[in-house]
This record gives sequence, C-alpha cells and structure tokens, in this order.
Amino acid sequence: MAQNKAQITLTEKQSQLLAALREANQPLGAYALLDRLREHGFSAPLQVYRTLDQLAEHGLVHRLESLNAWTLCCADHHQDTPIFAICNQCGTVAEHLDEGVAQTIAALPLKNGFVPNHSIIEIYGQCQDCSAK
Amino acid sequence: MAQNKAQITLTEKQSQLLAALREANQPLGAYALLDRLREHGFSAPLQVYRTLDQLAEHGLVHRLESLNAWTLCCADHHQDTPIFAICNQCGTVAEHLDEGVAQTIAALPLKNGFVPNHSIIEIYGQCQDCSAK
DNA sequence: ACAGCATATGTTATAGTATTACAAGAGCGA
DNA sequence: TCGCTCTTGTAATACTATAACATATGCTGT
Repeated sequence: MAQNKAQITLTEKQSQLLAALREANQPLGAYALLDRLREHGFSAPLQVYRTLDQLAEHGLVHRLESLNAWTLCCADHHQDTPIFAICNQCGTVAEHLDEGVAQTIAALPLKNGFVPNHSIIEIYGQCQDCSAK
Repeated sequence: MAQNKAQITLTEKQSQLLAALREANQPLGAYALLDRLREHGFSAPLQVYRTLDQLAEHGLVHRLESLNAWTLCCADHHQDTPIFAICNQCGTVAEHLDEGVAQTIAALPLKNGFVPNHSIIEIYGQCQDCSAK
C-alpha cells in the first residue's frame, strides 16, 4: 500500500490537491476540496475522489471516517495504523503513530479467531491549545 | 449517557427498530432500517434517525462510523469504548469491550496535552468463520 | 377543566457525500 | 495504423443526513 515517497512522481492534480490540504491546515471534505480546486481544472466530484484515492494509496493522505474528511499524512511514509486526535472545539487533527497501541488493538479480536488487516482509530477531545483558553 | 437498561421503558418505535436490527443480525444503514420499518408506521428518514439517536443515548445501539451503519450493543449497558471487529467478507460485526485498550488509546494523545472524551475503534479483517472456509 | 407552555413527532424539502455509467482521449505493442 | 488497455472527463444518480416548519401530545398552575 504505502510506498516510499521518494519514488513517487506526483501528477499535477495530485500536487494541487496536496497543496490545498496543506493550505487549509485542517481536514477537508471532498466537496470543500473541489471548491478550492476548481481554479485548477477540477470540475467534478469524481476527479477529487479519484485523486484522493491515489494519494491515499501512496499513504500521503488519510481519510477521517467519522468526519467524512481527508487530511495530510503527518509522516512521509508509514505502515503503522494512524491514531487521530480530533479537537471538538477547534477541529484540528493530530496524527499519532504508536506501534504498540496498534498491535494491542489488532491483537484483541484475535482471541476470537479474527484476523485483522486494517484499523480505524479516531479520538475526540480537546486539544492543548483549546484546553488552555 | 448510557443508563441502566432495566430503568428504560422503550417506546413502540424504539422496540420495533431494535427488533429490526436483531432480525437482520448485521449492521444496517438508516435507509435500510426505514425500508424494514415502513410497515410499522415509519415513513421518513428523520423518524429513523431520531429513534436511532434515542437508542444510542441509552447505549442500546452503536453507530459504525466507517460503514454509516448501526448495530445492536452486545451488552446491556457499558461505559467502555466499544471496539468493533468487522469482517470484510461476510460483513458481520463483533463488539469487544476491553477497558485496558480503551484506556491505553485514550492515554496516547494525552502526552501532548490532548484531553480525550470519546473514541472510535473499528477493525477490519476476516472473522473466524470466513477464515475457516 | 382549561389556557399556556414545553416537548415530542410528523412531513416536506433540501443539503451533503459518494458512486455508476458511459464517452472521450492517451499511450503502446503488433 | 489498428486494436487494445488504461486513464480521464462528464453527467446522472444513489446514498446519507439534517433543516425548517407543522401538528400533536402532555404537563403545570389556576
């Protein structure tokens, strides 16, 4: 799935979408992305969804299932299950990688003969900045 | 949030929705539920969503964020973060409760000053039955 | 009992998210 | 060049969720 970023040549559309996400500095939905990318030749939702899928294949963006939104990957490339901390108040998302937790979680249902291959972990709460206010 | 089931008197609609989920024996989307509940007087999506919200308040159903679907709670009542194991092949969902894992996960972003209050954990893989085939 | 209010429910319309189906173009080997 | 495959474009539509407003229900104090 995720590949080494160095080996990837991004298409124009892929770069533009990444740039839009970077500028936004927060997760965006597909239609919010489309709005920001119309000036770059995107004209239909499917173009956004396809590009997002390609970037996700390369591990450059992640989908936040509970938000129907997409965010930049924090690292160049990783195999670990990302753990997202989402602030209820300001909406910012922090991505954490912790091999131990991911393994612990994956091991849990194994007791019952379940063989895991992909996990979704999204934690809601209040970020440090918002707690300080 | 979650209350003692013994204290709850379910409305007609709530009982009917729970029965529909029980019969299906798998998670259902709001519109799939609506289809099954039309004969019981449900006529619009909002009636389903409202009833689902009420049941979720009581901890009797859970929402699967990555499936846009709803499933019965496996226990009468719990405070713990549920961990869902979803089979890619047959679609069945098993709910696990493991206080340790939930706490470990909640503690992770705490290092960065994040104060968690609600977590979503959904694991995809292959269930025992499907692995055996 | 009844007015007045708050709460719950019904109904319609619409917003937001994602995919299907098919047309059109680009690249490549025979 | 032809035929094939793979990618991209475009339009239509399916699926999910909520807003806005109307109607009904039930409670409180008089």
